[in-house]
Amino acid sequence: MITDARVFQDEFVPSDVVHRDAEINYLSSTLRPITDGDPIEPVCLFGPSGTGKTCLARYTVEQLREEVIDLNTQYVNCWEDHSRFKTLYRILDGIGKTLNIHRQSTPTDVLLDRLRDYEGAPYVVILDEVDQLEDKDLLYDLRRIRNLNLLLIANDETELFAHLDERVASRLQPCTRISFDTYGDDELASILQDRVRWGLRPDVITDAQLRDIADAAAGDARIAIGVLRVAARTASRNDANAIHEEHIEAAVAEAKAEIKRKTEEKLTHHQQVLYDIITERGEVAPGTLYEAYAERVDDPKTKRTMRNYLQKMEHYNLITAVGNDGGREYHLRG
DNA sequence: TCTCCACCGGAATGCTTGGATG
DNA sequence: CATCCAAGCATTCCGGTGGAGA
Repeated sequence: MITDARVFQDEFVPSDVVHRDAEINYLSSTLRPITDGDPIEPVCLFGPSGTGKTCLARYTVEQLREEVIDLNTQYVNCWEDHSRFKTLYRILDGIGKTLNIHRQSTPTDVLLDRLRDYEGAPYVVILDEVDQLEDKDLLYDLRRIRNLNLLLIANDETELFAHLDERVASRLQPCTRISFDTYGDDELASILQDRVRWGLRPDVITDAQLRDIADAAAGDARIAIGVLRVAARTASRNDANAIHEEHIEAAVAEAKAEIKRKTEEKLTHHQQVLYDIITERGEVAPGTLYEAYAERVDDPKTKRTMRNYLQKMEHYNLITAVGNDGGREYHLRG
């Protein structure tokens, strides 16, 4: 049933990106000066998850590579490499300058100096999930490095800028912005059709079924493709010769559970307890939350630490805090 | 309107950790 | 092996803020 499993992976970048012509054209024309060796202002891609930001960025940069003989590129996911050190290390890695750098013996500023000394070919760095970067000042420093061209990806423009201090924000003001809207069901269904064409035997799934998947994914391409992957996998494990409704239903449930599990994996036990309490109650005031938490764990952390946890979970989009001081309540998200 | 209270979140401080180094 | 050191984590302290009630 599955002829090419790669096309269902999260990292897969298709050779042809559909439904984003305007964005691609705009992005490649913005990157155009690089082909002449000229630097560009940073480019910011904004939009909800699963709208093709990462995919399109990698695709366009890859296209650029085909045109420019001397070009270095690097993709950095700031969720995974969220500290200043790790991000810088990744960036240096892209130009092979990481020799003799160790966590202890090398202060982070040495990494920055080394990057400043870079004299080689134009360098394009994609910083994905840049809002997860802990030290936002790094953006300011990177911005000043010659030959370094930044492509920043984040969910929400206002939220990103709210977390930047004045100095960094004003440095990023002139950046080119490209916004991504959620996919419609039609677009999503046709994206799925392509994946089916590339990765599955013909006639194992109907267009109507693809629309069902698209509908369940609510505009998020990553979820849609994940559901398709799981449905195809279960169908082939059950030796079915086509994907049936029950495969899709199960896959939708599993995909949702998987997302929840993946985010929860990132939490410590204490954070999970807090998350559970909020899940159970739907919404809860700070005082009540702490009492419930302190009752459930053996050695509760302090209130201040709980606030740090909650802040982190809010940043991960697991919960939302409604209201500032006074009548604040924590809600579940998603 | 003033005061008290709960809570937020920044900063400083101390403890732990894990890899480098001699 | 013991030692060293920066990063990460939790805690303490504290100024600031909004809401409830005198």
